[in-house]
Amino acid sequence: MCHQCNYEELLSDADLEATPNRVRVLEVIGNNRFPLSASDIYKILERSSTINRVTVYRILDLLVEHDVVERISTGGRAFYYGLAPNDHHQPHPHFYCKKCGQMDCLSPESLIVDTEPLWKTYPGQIDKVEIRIDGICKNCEKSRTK
Amino acid sequence: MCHQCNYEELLSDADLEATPNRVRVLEVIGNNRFPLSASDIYKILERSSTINRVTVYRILDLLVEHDVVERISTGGRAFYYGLAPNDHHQPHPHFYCKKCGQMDCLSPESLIVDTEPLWKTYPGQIDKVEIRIDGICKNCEKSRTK
DNA sequence: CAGATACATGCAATATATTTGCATCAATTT
DNA sequence: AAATTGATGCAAATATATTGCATGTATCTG
Repeated sequence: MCHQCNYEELLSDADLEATPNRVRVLEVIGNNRFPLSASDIYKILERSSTINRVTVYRILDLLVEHDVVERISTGGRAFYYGLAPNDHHQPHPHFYCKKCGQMDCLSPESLIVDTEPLWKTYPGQIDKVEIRIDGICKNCEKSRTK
Repeated sequence: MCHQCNYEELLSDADLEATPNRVRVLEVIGNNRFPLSASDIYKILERSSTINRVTVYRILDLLVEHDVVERISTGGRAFYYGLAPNDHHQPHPHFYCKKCGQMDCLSPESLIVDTEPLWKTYPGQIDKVEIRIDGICKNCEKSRTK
């Protein structure tokens, strides 16, 4: 949940017009405590008013391209989307539960990573370092022993 | 390329019968310097003798389940497969080029990561920590300026 | 203001990666 | 040799994402 972000501002800062659908998509992502799949986002948006699945995909692509939103890979088939790191959001690792498919945000300090050596030595262009922990979340562990 | 691994041994150590197809799949993965997609593996196998795409998927699932092979997510749609960490192979990060889709293995020391704090504090079950660098590889960077 | 332009959106069709159901084959046991 | 078990193949289904094209809507230009 982000109380510091003004979504229309985030859009205009990224040189994107704040169309109603873009704001809606960004709100859903920003107001959620953990990343969501395109399909999750679509379903949530449909509840308030109709929107096309393709429009959601296109807006997501656009937001990712403009670094407003971050595309996160999972241990599963679909991508998940969360707010991209910005002044109010530090980059952080995620936990993916292979049972229920839920993805959690871990605190930036939960893992100590020094990427310095890599940035210095890698010969190509580095865009992003993604760290994902895979396993089974507390909830699913519990229900398994039932 | 792995010269220390005996693939049939790897299979039997994992309680898997060393069927010809399993050995073939494992050889392709083990003999390659970087991870491959299911489709890459299928194409390589087809060159020597016929095999069904589904068989490749099923063998991959089996090998992943038995921790012989590691399933690695990319910045793209398909999974890639590499030898799972074992006595001869330390866990290490990967680099994914978003232009050509090639995935490289980075040295285990290229990034300094301390996962201790996480293992101590995370309430669920942790199976694996995956670290992926996304960007553009040297080759693609070059050809871009042409 | 009318027409032109540029995007944003929707709909249908398509692509891609993977999975499932079921039949068959091959090896092993009885 | 029959029965059992697991490995493989083939066709179809599924999940996710993308494309092409038509339509709508806002803004610009004269």
